[in-house]
Amino acid sequence: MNLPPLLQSFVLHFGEMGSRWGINRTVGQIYALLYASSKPLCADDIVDALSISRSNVSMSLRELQAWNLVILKHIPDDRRDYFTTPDDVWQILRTLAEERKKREVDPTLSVLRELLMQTPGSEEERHAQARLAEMQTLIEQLTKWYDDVKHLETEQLATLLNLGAKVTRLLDAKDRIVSLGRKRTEPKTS
Amino acid sequence: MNLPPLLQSFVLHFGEMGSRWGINRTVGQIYALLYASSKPLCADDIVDALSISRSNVSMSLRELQAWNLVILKHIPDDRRDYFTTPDDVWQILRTLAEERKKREVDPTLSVLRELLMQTPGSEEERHAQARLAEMQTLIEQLTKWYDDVKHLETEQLATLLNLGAKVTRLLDAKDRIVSLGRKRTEPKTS
DNA sequence: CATGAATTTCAGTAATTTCTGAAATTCATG
DNA sequence: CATGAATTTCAGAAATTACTGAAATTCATG
Repeated sequence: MNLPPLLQSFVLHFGEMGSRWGINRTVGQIYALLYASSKPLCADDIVDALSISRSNVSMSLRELQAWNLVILKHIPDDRRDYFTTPDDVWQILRTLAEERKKREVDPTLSVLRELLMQTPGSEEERHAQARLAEMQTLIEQLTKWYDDVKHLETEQLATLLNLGAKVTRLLDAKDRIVSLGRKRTEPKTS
Repeated sequence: MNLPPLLQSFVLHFGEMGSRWGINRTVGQIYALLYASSKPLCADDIVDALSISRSNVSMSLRELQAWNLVILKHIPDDRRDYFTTPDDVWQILRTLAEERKKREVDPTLSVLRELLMQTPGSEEERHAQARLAEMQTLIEQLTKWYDDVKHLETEQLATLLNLGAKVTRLLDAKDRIVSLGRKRTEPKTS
């Protein structure tokens, strides 16, 4: 590995973290390298930087493309593909969330739905279904929230984050104000 | 594997998903089994249900305990440990979030902090630092939100989720109302 | 403090995943 | 449509991770 020490530490750390996810070490390292580099890199740049085989780079880039985590650039009069990451870290986060949902949450939801269609053949199965239903409800609430929030612009997202738990207090405040305005004419809304 | 078919499908799916995370197949299966079972199971119950070796069960349960994902129960006049999961799925989610933060986010933040202390030795390093700083800012915003929200009771959490993106609209509404009340006497607050 | 049921540890093996180099493919260019 | 630079594929090797059975340990009980 042939990199400035700061970059090398970053790349190695991401390699480690990568294997703690489903992503493998090399893929994590390549991503970190692309993320922190000031310009797009081609496959051979990566080979040189990380000292891994050309074919490994090829497969790992393919993987990163499948995750939509990487942007393809071209340089005039150069046939090779050059790769970068999006500039906006929030956009990266959105993509990550979307892809992980697709790979982890959606399949689980569809298994849960399928199993909840079945007629339980025993008391044990009946109980299991009740538990699966609880899990399904939780996941559906979370994905509903996610679908709602994922379209927000970066700035609105930041607002929402900064608000955090204060939202519940804010909600109370608004209820009070609104019900004052209504002068107790209507029953409470959902 | 010796289980009612519904339970078996669930357990197998969780095994698959497990390996897509950092968690291994067996650990995922055991967790699913404990989650869906109507009563606590001891190690030998798990051996029978999943057809894996006693020692593997022992190590996997140890792993689940390290993740705080499992509750230990005892049965009178029985020396063996029995295991379950919490009843409340929200509590499970909280624990998962906490543990993943501890293992994935915190170490990354500390690496970022350390690398941002260093004096860049080149233009390339200077650029890398700028990128790491962006990542650090993002992660810190997210963890600040998380720290804020993690204490919420299940019901409040549900309220917050149901609100979703509407929060930003709500915020606008509140601002309007409040500034009306103030009758344009004060400059805007943060 | 000896017994033995229950559990854990651990060295070796099995299974899986990752990585490589060689061969095959792609595709712009003359 | 031949050439060759660039890339991809893929079978096997290397590395890592998961699993097992045997031995060691733990600990309530007599």
